[in-house]
Amino acid sequence: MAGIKDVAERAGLSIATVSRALSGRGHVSPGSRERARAAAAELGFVPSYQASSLASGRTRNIGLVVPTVRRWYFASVVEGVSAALLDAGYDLTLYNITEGAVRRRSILQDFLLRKRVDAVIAVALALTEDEIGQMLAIQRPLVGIGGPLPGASTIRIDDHGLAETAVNHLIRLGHSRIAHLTGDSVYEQDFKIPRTRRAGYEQAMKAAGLPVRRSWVVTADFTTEGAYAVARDLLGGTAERPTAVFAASDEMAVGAILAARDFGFRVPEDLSVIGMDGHELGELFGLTTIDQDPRGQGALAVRLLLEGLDGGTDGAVANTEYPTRFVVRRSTAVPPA
Amino acid sequence: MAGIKDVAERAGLSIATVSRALSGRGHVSPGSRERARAAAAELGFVPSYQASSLASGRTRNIGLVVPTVRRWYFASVVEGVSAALLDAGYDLTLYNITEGAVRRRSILQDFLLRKRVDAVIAVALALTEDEIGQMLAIQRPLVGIGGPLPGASTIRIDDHGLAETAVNHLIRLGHSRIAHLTGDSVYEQDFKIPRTRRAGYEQAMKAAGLPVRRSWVVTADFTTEGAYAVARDLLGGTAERPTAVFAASDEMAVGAILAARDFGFRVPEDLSVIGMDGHELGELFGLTTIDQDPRGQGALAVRLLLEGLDGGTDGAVANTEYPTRFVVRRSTAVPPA
DNA sequence: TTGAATGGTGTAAGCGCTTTCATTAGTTGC
DNA sequence: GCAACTAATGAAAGCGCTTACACCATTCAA
Repeated sequence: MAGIKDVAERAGLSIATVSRALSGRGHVSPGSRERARAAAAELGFVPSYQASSLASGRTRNIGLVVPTVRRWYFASVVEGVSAALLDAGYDLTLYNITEGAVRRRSILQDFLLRKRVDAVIAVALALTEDEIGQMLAIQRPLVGIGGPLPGASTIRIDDHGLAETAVNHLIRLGHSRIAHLTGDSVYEQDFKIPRTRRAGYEQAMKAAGLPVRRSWVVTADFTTEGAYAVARDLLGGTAERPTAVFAASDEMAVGAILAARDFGFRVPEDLSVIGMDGHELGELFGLTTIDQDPRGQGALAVRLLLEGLDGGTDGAVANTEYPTRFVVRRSTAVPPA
Repeated sequence: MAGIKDVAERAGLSIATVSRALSGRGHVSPGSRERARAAAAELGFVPSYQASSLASGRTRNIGLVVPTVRRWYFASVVEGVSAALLDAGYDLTLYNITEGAVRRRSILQDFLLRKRVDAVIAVALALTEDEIGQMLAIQRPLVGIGGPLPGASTIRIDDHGLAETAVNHLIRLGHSRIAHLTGDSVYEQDFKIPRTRRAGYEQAMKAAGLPVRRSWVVTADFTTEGAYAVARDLLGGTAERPTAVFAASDEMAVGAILAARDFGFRVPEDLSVIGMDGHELGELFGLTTIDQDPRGQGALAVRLLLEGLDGGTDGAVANTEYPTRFVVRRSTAVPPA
């Protein structure tokens, strides 16, 4: 494996000049630069990350913490982040902390703190004050996507307001019996979004003078199959049925639509369904939803981070609200007579 | 940020002893070990990855290369790999090379070769001989999941044989008009699995003396919505319809089921559908499938890799066939009379 | 013309660890 | 009792880069 020393010898330059030529920092004459490049190419030289990180303090590596990659939203954010980082020549270290608290502590402490990353992106993660403090103390930029992160920069959508918008859409169509499909407690732990959307739902209902029935606020695990199961209970019982469902994610909305179909309910004639996210599958089901472009959010997070890293203007905590699109399709209509 | 030197001072030991105590390598008296640990804990010392990597040559970091994280199969592998690595105290660097060839070259060359990772796991990626050569030349273990990787260890399922099994299941039920939903050319590039499954389909058809109609072998992008669109064409035309569909993935099988439902075809009475993968959603649709547990495959890949890394028995190329389960549910039955 | 920038280069001092080697103390075998 | 080990430790030499500093050669403003 060729080292920078070999390149320097071959190019007839000092190690320092080669380093400057290849990294673009400092002054190097065009001729030297060319010779350094040529020598590096001939030898197949690629600088060692650990050596250059150790010497410079920059790792060109970003940590991405997600609760899972198996939900559309998270996978999309990961792809957005990944593509943006690749373009910028950064690596991505993925921390998938599905399994809860124990693992999570060790990740934050052992991994993120080990100076292995230049910055951290945390997706929909409710960190404790302590944890945020640790992150900030270490002088690494931290940006949160889709969740509050006091003290750090965030990119988020107005979950509360958008939930209200969704519910108001149903109310304006004439619905009053509106159920809500939200996340369950397992998710709540790391992940405050369902709670916020639910609050928006309740607020919109109350504002319209509509009752929030406990039995119409049902929880699932954010999967289609989980939502399907609870939607069957919701729609199949003998109790009074809702005429509309606001699901906290498109994947759950699809579960609700499938459950409705199973009972012979037509969507939207017998039941309106509205989701949230912008899942590609929504098109197939004609799902009315709020598109939040998580891929774009991931890309934006990277852009903000790298700007701060390169520009040195870190510490500038910014809370960016990411634009969303309200997509009206065929799954919402006036309630049955 | 406390360094090992601070720990050494506090513990009244030399740097060398602290390093040995904390890493577990070499001989250290129980007393010294305890003092080192205590001092490290008090100072919140965490060793620098780059420094220890540079000095030791070990990075405790594994590279994972996937074509996407937005398909269930890949996301599941990622979770399996991630969990296993976290348990082992390794980091995971994710290379999501969705965008094709250009990006891919730069990843392989600039990233993987930069000694940043101890080993690489490539999922369903058809690397060229050159690329594999580069990887092996660098003396880093390489394991492939779900695809051939000549010269490297692999974990795979018998895609060809399992496709035959799936088709034979349909044939034994009495089907002769069997369509196949496979991946399209965009995917084929990186990713040979669809081709292999298709070959298995054709082989089973031929073995049973059944014709393989070109118009019944349709391609989609491996998504549910993509499969739905082509399945509509397949089922909605005026041409003779198949009585069964073998989809190369569960996500596509679900698309086929939804398309069938749209036309009022019942599954399985009017159309049998069989998938492949073991997606959780399959249960909801009563989908007959072949469960290949990608999460487990990811975990196994890590185990094999770490064994080789720790044991030093690298170079041992092993081709492991991962066990699968044939799951018969409600989506397959005898063809309509 | 002179002092101050600025450009281009090399020397060498680290970055924060791991590990070899040397040294001393403690064990064991016969 | 002495050679031959093993255990425990520290000093110091790197690992392969980056960069502060020093130096000389230009260029430029005044």
